[in-house]
Amino acid sequence: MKIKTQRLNAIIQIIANSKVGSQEELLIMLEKEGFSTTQATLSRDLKSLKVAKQPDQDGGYMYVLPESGAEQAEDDASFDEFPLSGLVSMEFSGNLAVIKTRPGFANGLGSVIDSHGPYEILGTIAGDDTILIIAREGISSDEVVNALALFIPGLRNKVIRP
Amino acid sequence: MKIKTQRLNAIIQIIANSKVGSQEELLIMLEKEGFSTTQATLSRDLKSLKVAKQPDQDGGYMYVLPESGAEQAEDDASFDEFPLSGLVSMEFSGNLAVIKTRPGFANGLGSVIDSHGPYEILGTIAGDDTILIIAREGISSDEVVNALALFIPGLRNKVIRP
DNA sequence: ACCTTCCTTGAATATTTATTCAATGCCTTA
DNA sequence: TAAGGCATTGAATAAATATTCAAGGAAGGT
Repeated sequence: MKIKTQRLNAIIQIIANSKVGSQEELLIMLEKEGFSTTQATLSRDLKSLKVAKQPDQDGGYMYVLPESGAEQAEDDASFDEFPLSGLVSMEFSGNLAVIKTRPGFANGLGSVIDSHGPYEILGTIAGDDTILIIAREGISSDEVVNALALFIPGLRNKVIRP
Repeated sequence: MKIKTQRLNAIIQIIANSKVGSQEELLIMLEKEGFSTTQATLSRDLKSLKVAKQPDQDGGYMYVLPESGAEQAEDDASFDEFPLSGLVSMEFSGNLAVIKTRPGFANGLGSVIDSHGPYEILGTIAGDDTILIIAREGISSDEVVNALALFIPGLRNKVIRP
């Protein structure tokens, strides 16, 4: 797994789970997780993740993931854009997919996937904030996304491509 | 009417109707509308309006209004069909509220509520499919709903009134 | 191997945004 | 009326963020 992808993931996790007010702050948190980088890179990372900086209730600022902050200004109400809680990211490795959720959501979302039981998916295992999805042999990552997107609105926006 | 209020309104209109990439840009647009001010004031205005700066699709940045269109999105039918947050219902009894979720979702949704920590809510306890919400004294059920609806799309549709 | 080309990055810098500070005007109350 | 307290603002500045530029590294081709 590429270091950049790991870092992007860590950034998503950090922003999803705690309040970050500046890139310097994020830098420090990433250091604690073992990522060493610079503000310049964070600026680029946040841009590519479409993370927005928003005034908060306490007179400060906080970074928000594109789902919960505001909807993208696509004039047509594409149902992919609905801000839904829980889903954080989805990534692939071979015929495996890993979905990251907000803490506590993995089981709920996992059972939703199980109950739909798409053909493309052999099975799932859910922890607290992570769901492992085992795809059937010969099924591409695109096909997995398509199958899940049928009943998980907003999923496509969360897929991180290598 | 106060000049500041007029200006704030104009800012909202401009951001709602066109793409603004920087405060300098906004400054120019406001000049055209007859408002003369400085970047310092815009920074304060945007902060008070909770306007966020978000990376856009074209490699630039744009300001977005907070939770604009949240109500529009809410009455879309697909929300009821795909309750990804697991939300099932919400009911009140005195200063308590009980949220029912699909199995496994209560903890996730509960921690979302906790992390937002709205003033109106004293605390929450989550089981597997039930969240108990304790409201602050003197807070009405409507106020609780309003506070939660800020970050739980579709909540209003799930509230069961006596 | 060598040479591209593309991707990623840090340092420095440019740009943008937030805040400090002082000044002004507008209330209210004495 | 005067005096005190807010609210608002612009200029200057501080702070934060974005981009430029050059350098390394990986992947692929010859």
